[in-house]
Amino acid sequence: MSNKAIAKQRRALRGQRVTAQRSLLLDLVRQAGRHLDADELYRRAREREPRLSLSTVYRTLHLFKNLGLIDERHFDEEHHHYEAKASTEHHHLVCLGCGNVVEFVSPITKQMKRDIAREKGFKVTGAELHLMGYCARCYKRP
Amino acid sequence: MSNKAIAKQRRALRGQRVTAQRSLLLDLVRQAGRHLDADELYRRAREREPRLSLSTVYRTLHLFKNLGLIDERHFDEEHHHYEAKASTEHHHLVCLGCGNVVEFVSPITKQMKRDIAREKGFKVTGAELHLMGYCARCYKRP
DNA sequence: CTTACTGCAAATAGTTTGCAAGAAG
DNA sequence: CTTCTTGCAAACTATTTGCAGTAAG
Repeated sequence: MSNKAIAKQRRALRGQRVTAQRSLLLDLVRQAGRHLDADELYRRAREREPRLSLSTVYRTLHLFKNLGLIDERHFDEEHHHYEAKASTEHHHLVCLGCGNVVEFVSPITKQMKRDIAREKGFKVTGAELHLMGYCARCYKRP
Repeated sequence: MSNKAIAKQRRALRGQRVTAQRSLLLDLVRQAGRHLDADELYRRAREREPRLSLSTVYRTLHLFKNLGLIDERHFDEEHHHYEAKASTEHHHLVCLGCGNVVEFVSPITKQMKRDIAREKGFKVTGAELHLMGYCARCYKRP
């Protein structure tokens, strides 16, 4: 890896040690076009570093979450999904048929956050909106 | 229990057998002012029926969910929460400090659902919106 | 009576932790 | 060198399942 890339990761990890495992996992999460769960990330990571353990994946995901590098999503399943922190707030549309997840942006949530914050006396720091339904294909053949 | 109440439950359970366990659990979910997880429901149920098992709680929650009697919520935790199906769609505001959950209604989601459905070709059947943040008390003393 | 439902114990899935060995700084 | 991180195995938590007994219809 280039010196520049290492320096960039060092910045992202803010003082935490830059290990081969953390570098790899951060790259994979950022490159992944979609939401990964721990196991999927583990499988991808082992293609490049077969000795990497699942515990390390979990520990590293916690670390990234605490550093604010990734977001944790709670879909309709038993486990969490993660994605690299997005530059713009976006939300998710989940197909109950095929499980596919589509992202979308909506300016409406900003206004809603403001309204609710005032109404309930909350300091709102984040929003997670899931719309559930059926994509065009699954809707036709139920 | 009155005949009327039993008839009402028979209707809710739509052909499934009306057992003492199901009656009790349905009552408890409906009476609970807040969102219960399986274990909390189990503890409450055992006060009245000490022999009731946790497996029955899980099996019954699945049943209720399939019958559309309850909604399943996915908060920032490892397990699900359940609440009796609400007459009006409402959403949740979660305090990251004390874990308290406040419900709110917002007409905005209706419009958003329509827009997104058209834009992405989805048939949207449900929405789950969580706002995360800090309540007035937790915000003052972080 | 027949078949669905339950309790129990054992199995499973996802995640966490203790500890000795290894690597970052 | 010192301290943080890792891999491994074992522990743990939430949930599911097999099965024989029990009860609803």
